Amino acid sequence: MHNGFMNSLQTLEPAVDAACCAPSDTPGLGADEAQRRALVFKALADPNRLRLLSIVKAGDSGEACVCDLTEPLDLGQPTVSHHLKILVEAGLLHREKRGTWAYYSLVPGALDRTAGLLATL
Amino acid sequence: MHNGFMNSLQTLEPAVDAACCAPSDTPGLGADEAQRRALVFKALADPNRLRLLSIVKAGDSGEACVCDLTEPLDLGQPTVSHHLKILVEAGLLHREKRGTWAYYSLVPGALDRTAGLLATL
DNA sequence: AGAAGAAATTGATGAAGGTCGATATTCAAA
DNA sequence: TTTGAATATCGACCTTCATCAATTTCTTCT
Repeated sequence: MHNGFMNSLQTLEPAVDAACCAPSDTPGLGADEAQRRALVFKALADPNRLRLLSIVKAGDSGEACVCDLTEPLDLGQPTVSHHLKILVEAGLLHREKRGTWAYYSLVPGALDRTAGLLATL
Repeated sequence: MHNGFMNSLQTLEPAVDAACCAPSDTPGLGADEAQRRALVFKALADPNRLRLLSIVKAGDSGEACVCDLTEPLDLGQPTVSHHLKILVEAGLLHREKRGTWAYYSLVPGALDRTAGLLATL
């Protein structure tokens, strides 16, 4: 089971250079590339997820566990886990389980690469 | 009628500096700022809207009318108009009506400012 | 004024998304 | 092995959203 479309940011070739083979007569982004990029922006299109990224980034150690994130957002634990999963699948967060706790940290360069997606539209 | 929350990108002060008055004890982005930024990313969270931006940007004159955008996306005219409206309200596109046609163009610097929203999380 | 064309709006419909409660899983300690 | 704690998954509910067909608005041409 499970549709496998994780790590949306991993595939980071020039991408817009897909025009090398003229896959379609459409100018600009192809439908496939557009959908891949939209996945990343979809992950950013929620206030609570933006706050999650912000808190993780602001943390002293660069990481935070779910228990640290549940309270400041005033959300239930399942909801926070759900949001974190989306951010991980988008390639923005990294998850590392140590003992009973799960520590989330920013994927190095992920935000910069996402910003790059806008420059190469 | 009509809820008035347009031009999400117009309000571009330091923003994260809203922490000057300690509105809450929450670290990172405040709930209000997060929601404002999420509006912009919501506008980018659709493949067809990304393609619209791309086509407008790639255009020789830097602008495109609805009739030019309907065909390459394989969408109906009302749907394209709907997407364009969302992009305008997000502060990414500018609309100028000349005669019967409506010409859309990128708001100068809007994409760069959006990229900046990621850097200042 | 009337007709034609381009774009926006409206209303409806089906899909996707956010949230929660309950439950399952996983690991550590006793 | 059993207990407890932290996190993930599941199922359901409600909202938001993308899309289309039909209509309206606005402008230009005759």
